[in-house]
Amino acid sequence: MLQIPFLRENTDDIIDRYQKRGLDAKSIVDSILEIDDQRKSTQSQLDDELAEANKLAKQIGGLFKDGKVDEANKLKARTKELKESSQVLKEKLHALEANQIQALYQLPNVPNAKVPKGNSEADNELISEHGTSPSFSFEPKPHWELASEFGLIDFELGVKIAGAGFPVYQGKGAKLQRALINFFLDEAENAGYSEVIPPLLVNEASGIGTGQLPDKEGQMYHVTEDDLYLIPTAEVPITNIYRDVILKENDFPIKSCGFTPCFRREAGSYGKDVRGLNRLHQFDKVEIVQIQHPNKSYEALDQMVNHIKGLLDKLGLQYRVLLLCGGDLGFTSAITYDFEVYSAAQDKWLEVSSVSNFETFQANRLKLRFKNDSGKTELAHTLNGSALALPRIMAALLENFQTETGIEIPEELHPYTKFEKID
RNA sequence: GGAGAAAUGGCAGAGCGGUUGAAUGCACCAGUCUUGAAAACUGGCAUACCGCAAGGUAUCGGGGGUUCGAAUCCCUCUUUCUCCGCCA
Repeated sequence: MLQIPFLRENTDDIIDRYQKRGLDAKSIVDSILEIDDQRKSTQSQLDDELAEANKLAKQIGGLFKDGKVDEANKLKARTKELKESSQVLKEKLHALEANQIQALYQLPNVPNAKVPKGNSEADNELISEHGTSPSFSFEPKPHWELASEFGLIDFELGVKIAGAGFPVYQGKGAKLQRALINFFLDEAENAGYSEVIPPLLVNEASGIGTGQLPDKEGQMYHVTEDDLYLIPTAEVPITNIYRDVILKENDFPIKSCGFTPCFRREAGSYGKDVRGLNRLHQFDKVEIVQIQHPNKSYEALDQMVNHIKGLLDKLGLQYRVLLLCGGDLGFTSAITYDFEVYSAAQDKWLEVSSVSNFETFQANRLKLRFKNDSGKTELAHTLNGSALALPRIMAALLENFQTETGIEIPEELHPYTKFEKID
């Protein structure tokens, strides 16, 4: 959510930058500012009336004490008037505030200057490519075939228990999954992130805080009986730890990581692209989150990007880094780098990580602030990234490291899996 | 799920209808004293909105009500604690 003063002072620039998202925001921005003018004047009218009423109440109190009941009663007549008119103003103010917040909720974050203009993933900018494609002396199999052949993942069993998109990991499949989780968590800890295990269900306020609500309500599983949402990513509960918090300047940087399952309804996506592990309703992910000083957040973003490169390098996977264009950028993000690993058997790139700087967009919703040098409270910056999402990493490992006799486990994982090969 | 009690500033904890945004203590910050530190003393120390400022308004878990006036009374929701029930 953008701040009104920012919107007011940079109106043209903001509208211009929204063009990158293919969004014509002029009318909505104008209307927000118009509502704000009304809000201010209503507020000060109301304040004046309340000030008068407060003053009268004190006078009346004094008169009663002195036994001057008649005079007191005269003043009461005026307070009654004030009460009625201030009630009207209060209602007007509440309505204006509600309109304003509704309008603000509709505005996505303003893209950073580096973000390329574009409508779809075709316009994303390729930043770098790493590693080399595996070569095979045989026809490589897609991961769903390998998973079934070696008894690693049973998709049909998941259908029986829950439904499509809820795989059951078994045997070495389960162990490899757990090994990856522990590997990612250890790497995050080595990079200075402290681990948390947050709730997997969150309330409405948390969903609003990180920006999943009110917009993307349909993407989350909603437990209506208790009005709780299953988390679509650990970003939600971990970032919300800092909702309504005022930090000290030397608290920065706050670096948290956590492993959680993630739940996504993925309404409307079916077909070949979602085969096997490519798209699931429940999947595991290790997330890294940073809360940073506004001056340091882009440094932190680079640091996070490098952390993820390090993970993929250690696993020996071929990958590329993309800078998302405006049209592909998430609602709450100012800038996002996507990481994709190459899947040999499917001959396509699979997204395994998304690293974003939200600048003050989430912080404003979260009321996540800090006291700056001059003692004023200021919004912090929030960032997060997947480090990493498990299913597509698993898919890439199976597909890229398959041999005629089995699947070779990358050396870095041996201490975690305690086996070196799946056969 | 049933019964009872409670919710006040960073923390502890007064106030229970009238200049109370809120006593007091602790913590924290600045200063005095000191060779330095501690102690002592002095001052400062919530958030938001409006305003150039002076200042004004709102907030004592959330929402609503009574009253000229509410942290204080009433209703309601939420949360916490105690007891009972159920339970990994």
